[in-house]
Amino acid sequence: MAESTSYKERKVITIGVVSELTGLTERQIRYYEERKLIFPERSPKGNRKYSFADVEQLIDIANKREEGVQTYEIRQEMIKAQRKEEKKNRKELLRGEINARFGIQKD
Amino acid sequence: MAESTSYKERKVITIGVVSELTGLTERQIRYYEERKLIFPERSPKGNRKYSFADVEQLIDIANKREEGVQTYEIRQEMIKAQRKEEKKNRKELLRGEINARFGIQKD
DNA sequence: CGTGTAAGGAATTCTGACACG
DNA sequence: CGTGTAAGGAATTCTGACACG
Repeated sequence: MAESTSYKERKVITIGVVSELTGLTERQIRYYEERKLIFPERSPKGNRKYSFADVEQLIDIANKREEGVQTYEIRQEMIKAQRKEEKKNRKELLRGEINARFGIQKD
Repeated sequence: MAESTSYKERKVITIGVVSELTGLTERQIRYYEERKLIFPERSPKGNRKYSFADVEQLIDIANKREEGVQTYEIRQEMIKAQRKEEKKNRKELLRGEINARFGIQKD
C-alpha cells in the first residue's frame, strides 16, 4: 500500500494527449513547465509524461491565464497552497504519533 | 455526471507506455486486440489509446497466457463474465424502476 | 497459434532559436 | 512575458508480411 500510486497520480499521458485534453498547445504546456507550474516525468528516452492530476492542474492554470493572471503569480499561489498543505500534514502526523503511544492500544 | 468518465476508464495511454506498464511487447498488445481481448480507442490520426482498466485487463491476459490459456479461451471467459455482468445490471435497473414508481416518493 | 522481426512511411516529440508585442 | 513558428533530428507508431514452430 506504498507500492502503487492512484490512477490520478500516475504519470502516463504524453504531451499530445494532454494537449487534446486541456485545449492548450504543446508550446504552452512546455512553457508552464519552464515556469515551474507543472512537473511531468520523463520516459527513458526523454518524452514527457503527465498524470490526470497534472491535466487538472493545467486546466486551472489555463483558467487563471484567461483571467490575466501571470505565471509568476500562479506559482506564488501554488507555493502558498503547498505550505498550507504541509502544515496540515504535519498536524496529522503528530496526532498519529500521539495515538500510537497513548491512544488505541494494540497488544 | 454523465459527462466525464473516471480516470480508470479514460483512454489516454499510448501503446509504448502500456508496454512498459504491462511488460508485454507492442506486438503482443496489438495481437490481443486482433483476437478481441482488448479494445483501445484511436486518436484522430490512428494511434491506439488505452485506459488503466485496459492495462489491468492486459495484465490478467498475460497471467493467463503464462498458464498456457489460449486467447480463444480467454475470450470465452470474458464473454461469460460479461453476460453475468449484464444480468446483474438488468436486475438493478428493474429494481430502480420499481422504486421510482412505488418506492421513495419525491414530490 | 502466438510472437519476432525487417520495411517503409507517417506522426510525435524534443531542443534551441528567432519573432512579436 | 507568453506564445507562435520553422528547423532538424530522434523516437514512436502504424500496417502488412514473412518466419517459425
